Amino acid sequence: MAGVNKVILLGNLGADPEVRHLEGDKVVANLRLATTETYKDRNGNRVENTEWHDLEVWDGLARIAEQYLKKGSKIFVEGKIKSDTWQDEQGNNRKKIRIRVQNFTMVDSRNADQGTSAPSQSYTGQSSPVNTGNGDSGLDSDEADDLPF
Amino acid sequence: MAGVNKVILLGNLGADPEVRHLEGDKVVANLRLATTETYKDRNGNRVENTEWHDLEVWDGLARIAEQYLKKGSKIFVEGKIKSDTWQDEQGNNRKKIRIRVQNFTMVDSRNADQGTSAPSQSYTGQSSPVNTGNGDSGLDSDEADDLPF
Amino acid sequence: MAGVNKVILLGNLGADPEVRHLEGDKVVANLRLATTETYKDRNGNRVENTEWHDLEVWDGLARIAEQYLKKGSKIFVEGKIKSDTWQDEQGNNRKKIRIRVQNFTMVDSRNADQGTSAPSQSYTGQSSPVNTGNGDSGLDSDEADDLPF
Amino acid sequence: MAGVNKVILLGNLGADPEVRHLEGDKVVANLRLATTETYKDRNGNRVENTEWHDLEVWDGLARIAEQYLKKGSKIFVEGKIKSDTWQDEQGNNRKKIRIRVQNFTMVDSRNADQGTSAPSQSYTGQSSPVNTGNGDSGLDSDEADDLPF
DNA sequence: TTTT
DNA sequence: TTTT
Repeated sequence: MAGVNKVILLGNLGADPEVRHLEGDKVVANLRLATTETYKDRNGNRVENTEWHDLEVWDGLARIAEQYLKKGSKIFVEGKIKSDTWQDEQGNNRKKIRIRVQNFTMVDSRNADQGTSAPSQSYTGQSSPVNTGNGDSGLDSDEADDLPF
Repeated sequence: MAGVNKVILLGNLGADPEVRHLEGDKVVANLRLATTETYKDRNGNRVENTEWHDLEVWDGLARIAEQYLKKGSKIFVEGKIKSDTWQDEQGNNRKKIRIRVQNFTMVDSRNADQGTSAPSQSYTGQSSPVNTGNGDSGLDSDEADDLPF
Repeated sequence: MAGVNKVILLGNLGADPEVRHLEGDKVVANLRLATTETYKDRNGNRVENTEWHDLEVWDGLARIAEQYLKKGSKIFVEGKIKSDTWQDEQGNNRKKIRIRVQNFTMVDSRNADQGTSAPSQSYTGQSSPVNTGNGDSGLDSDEADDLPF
Repeated sequence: MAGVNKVILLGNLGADPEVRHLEGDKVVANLRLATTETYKDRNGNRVENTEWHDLEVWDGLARIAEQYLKKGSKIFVEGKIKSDTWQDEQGNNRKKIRIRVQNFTMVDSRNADQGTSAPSQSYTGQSSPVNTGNGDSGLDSDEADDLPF
C-alpha cells in the first residue's frame, strides 16, 4: 500500500549550507538543523535537549537555500526520511538517515535582511500547482527554476 | 512572513464524491470526510466523537477521486484550510471553511478492489518533483494528467 | 475506526488573545491567527494570500497564551479542527469551525521579551492526555498549576 | 528557542513488536515500520520505493503495541526523531536514528480482530505529558494502568 | 453521512 | 554546530 513518510521541523541552522553544483544543472545543498526542546525535569529544573538533523535540498530549493540561508537561520521544513545504506571498510552494513526537504520557509526574516539583496518577505517553498490541486489561478509550475523573489 | 497552513486527516468518506466538470478541462470533486476519535470519559465509558470535513479536490486528483473513491473509502489526506466568504440573503457576512486537498492516499485498498477496474495497489497522490526537490530520478512533472495506474 | 484530525499552522496573531475565565478554574483564550502564503501568478507578479484562523486554547495553555502572546506574536500551532453547530434566528443550520489548540510554540521570541516578565526561553506547549484527543468538556488538567517557566 | 521535531508515518509493520520489560515497570517496544511510495518514472513504469523506520514505543503505548500490533499491522504514527550516538569498537563515532512514538492509531483493524481478544474499535494512542516533549528517562506514566479499552 |  |  502507498504510505506516508513526513517530517516537520522548525529550528536553526548550525552552519552555512554546503552546496554542490553537479552535472546537468543539478544542485544539492546539505544543511545541519538543530531542533531544541526545553522542559522541566521532575525537580523543576529546566532542561534543554537539542537534536541535530541532516537535511538534503535539491535543485531549485537548493539554489534558494544557497542564496538566502546561513548559519543561524531559522526555518520551517517539510520533508521525508530517507536512508542511505552502504558497507564500510570493515564490511559492516551502515545506514545514514537524511531528511529530504520538500519545501522550507524562512521564519526569521531578520536573517534574510542582513547583508544581502534578500527580500523583506521571507520565502516559502511552494507546493506546485500540480499537487496542490490548485484550482485558483493556474500557476505556472516551473518554480524550481523560478526563484520566488 | 510566509506561513504554514497544513491539515492532515485520516478518515472515511460519508458519501460518494460529487464531481463537477468545469470549462477548460478543470474538474472539482467535493468530498465529505469523517474523522472519528474515541476516548474514555471520566467514568470510564467509551465515547465516540466524529468531525465532518468538507474537502475540495481539483483537476488530476479530482479525476482520481472520481474514479477510485466512494462512500466508505478510507483515505489519508494532506491539505490546507481555505475559507470562502460571502453575504447571505439577510446581508450577514458568512464564511465557510473547506479543506483544499493537496494530495491523498487510499488507505483501505479493499474499497479499491470492489466492483471496479481499480488496481490492487492503492493510490498515493504524489508530490511533484518540483516541490519534493527530488534529485533521485527526474520524474516528469505532469502527474496531474498522468493517472498513476 | 479511530481517525486523525490534525492541523499545523505557523503565523502571526492579528490581535491580542481574548481570554475568559470560567467557573471551576477553567480558562479559554480565543486567538486570531493569520497564515500568509505568497506565490507568483502566471504573469510573474507576486501574490499574497492570507487565511485567518479562529483558535481556541484551554486552561493551562490559555493562561500561557494570556501571559505571553499578543498582537503580532508569531506562533507555531498544533491542533485539530472542531466545528460548532447551531441554529440561527432564521432557523438556519449554522456551523463554525475553530482550531482547538493542542500545543503551541512561540517562534518569535522578540515579542516575548518586550514589556513583560517573559522568559528568555520561549515556551513550547506540551501535549497532555487531557487536551489531546479529547472531548470538549471535562478537562481537569493540572497544567494550570504547572506553568513551564 | 523551542523548536519542532515531528514525524508522521503511515505504513505496515515488518515484524511483530519486540518488547522488553525493564525494571521499575518500564516497557519499551521496538517496531520496524515500512512506508512505501509508488510513482511512475520517466518511462512510465511504476516504481516502488520502501523506507524502513525504527520505532521506539514506551510504557503504556508499548503495552498496547505488544497486545494489539503484529507483523503486517497498518498503523498511523506520530513521533519525533531521536538519535543515539556512541563509539563502536574501532573508535568511530556512530549515530543511529529512531522514531520515538508519541502516539499511534491502528488503521487496519482487520489485524486487530484476528486471533486475539482485541476490541472491535481500534485504538488511538493519546499523547501524554509524559511521553510528549519529553526527555528520555524518568517517564512515570500512568498509561500502563489505563488501557483505553 | 463514514468506519469498527 | 544553532537559537533564546
